[in-house]
Amino acid sequence: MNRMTAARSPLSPAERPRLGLRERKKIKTREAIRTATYALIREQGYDATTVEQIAERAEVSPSTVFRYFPTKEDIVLTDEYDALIVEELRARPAGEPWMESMRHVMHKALEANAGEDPEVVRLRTQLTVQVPAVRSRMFESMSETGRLLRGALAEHYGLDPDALEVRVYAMSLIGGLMEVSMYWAENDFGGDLHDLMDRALTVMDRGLPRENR
Amino acid sequence: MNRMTAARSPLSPAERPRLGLRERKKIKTREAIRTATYALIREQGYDATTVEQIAERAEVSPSTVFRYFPTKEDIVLTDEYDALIVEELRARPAGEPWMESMRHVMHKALEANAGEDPEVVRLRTQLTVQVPAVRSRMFESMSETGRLLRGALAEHYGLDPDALEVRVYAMSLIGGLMEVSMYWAENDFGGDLHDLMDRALTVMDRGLPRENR
DNA sequence: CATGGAATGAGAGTAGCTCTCAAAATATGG
DNA sequence: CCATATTTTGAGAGCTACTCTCATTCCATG
Repeated sequence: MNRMTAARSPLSPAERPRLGLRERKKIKTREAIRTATYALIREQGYDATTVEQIAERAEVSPSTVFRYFPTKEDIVLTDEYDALIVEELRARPAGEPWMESMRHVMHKALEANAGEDPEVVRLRTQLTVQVPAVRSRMFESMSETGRLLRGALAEHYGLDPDALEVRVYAMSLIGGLMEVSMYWAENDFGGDLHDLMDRALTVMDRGLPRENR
Repeated sequence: MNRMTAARSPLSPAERPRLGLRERKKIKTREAIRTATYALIREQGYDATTVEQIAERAEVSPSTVFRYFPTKEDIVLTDEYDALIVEELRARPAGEPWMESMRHVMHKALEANAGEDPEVVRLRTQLTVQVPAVRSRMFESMSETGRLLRGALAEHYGLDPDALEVRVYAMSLIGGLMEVSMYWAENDFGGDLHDLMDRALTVMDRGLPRENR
């Protein structure tokens, strides 16, 4: 729960164990499970990979796998961007037009994304396109993101986060953004994600390119 | 499906077997499974209801249940609105602004919805809010709807259905519409769905109510 | 009424996931 | 450095959704 206790005290001279042995092991285990999973999926595909196999390769028991990840799908999906998004959004100047803020924030998120192993990012994205269970889980987490987003949005504009309009607006944004990643994967990860994102945001801001409406 | 066929003519002499006995039995079985499921869920909740119980009450074997519905979630989710939506959309005049068409079409869909048993509609919607598995399945089917929608949209405007902009626009619409149903359920099914839908479409068309942006 | 094809039931099997309990590892106080 | 408290782990039993196979029953058709 709180690792602060350990981090606070002197310790600076050696400063080696900023985290206790226990905590470090937990992180290692978590990563071992993840990498084992990615490797196995690359070798055999998602469905053919059982949790037992994952456990074996990660050198833990199946029980432990489920202790670290509630479901098999959760092993492949990271999703630590939500916090980042909200944080960055809050950091934007108050008067700034919403879509401008969104643009900045999404680019920040993409930069964070670029920090990860590209192979893994691609595999993960591909799985969200190909494997229904993974895609489902992703939708699920996107709808949580939607909730956060509408909170930020309401704050930004001083609106009620539970108002229909705010909710619809936020969720509609999420839907559009999700499609960007699908598009990217389905088109063999071609094109710059930053460009795609920009185009998507433009559409959602101003509607379809030209003509009618 | 359509129970109309059975209800319409009370066995007029000549045209008794418009459907063979086999077909009629299949329809009956399908409905028996559905009603058994709804009843059990109302009594015990979704998770507590097993497929075995459903089979027992519907007086079929568990195997048969899975022969009729690929997953437990599919038993509760109908979703035959997609076809209707696309069809109605195609029937709208060519020059009509897109959002206007959408408005008409969605209202048509709501009317069809009103034709169903309100109890069932509510239970189903409620499940999509409360039960993750059901919600997932619903997201899944919504993304299929998105695909249909972007086809219709592309046709309507003469655009490429696989273009990023079209895809994003369609999916963003879907996201917003989905949120309407969530909102409705979370607010105890209060308010007129037609109104809610109108407000949602307005937001997605013109952005948030007033001020900034 | 006989024959062919479809729907069903019975049963075995798999995999994801939960729960329990005892053993092992680690932190903490003396 | 040892004893004790706490946390983490492994082993295993158990449940349920879901798949597959095969024999049986049921309906259609000539």
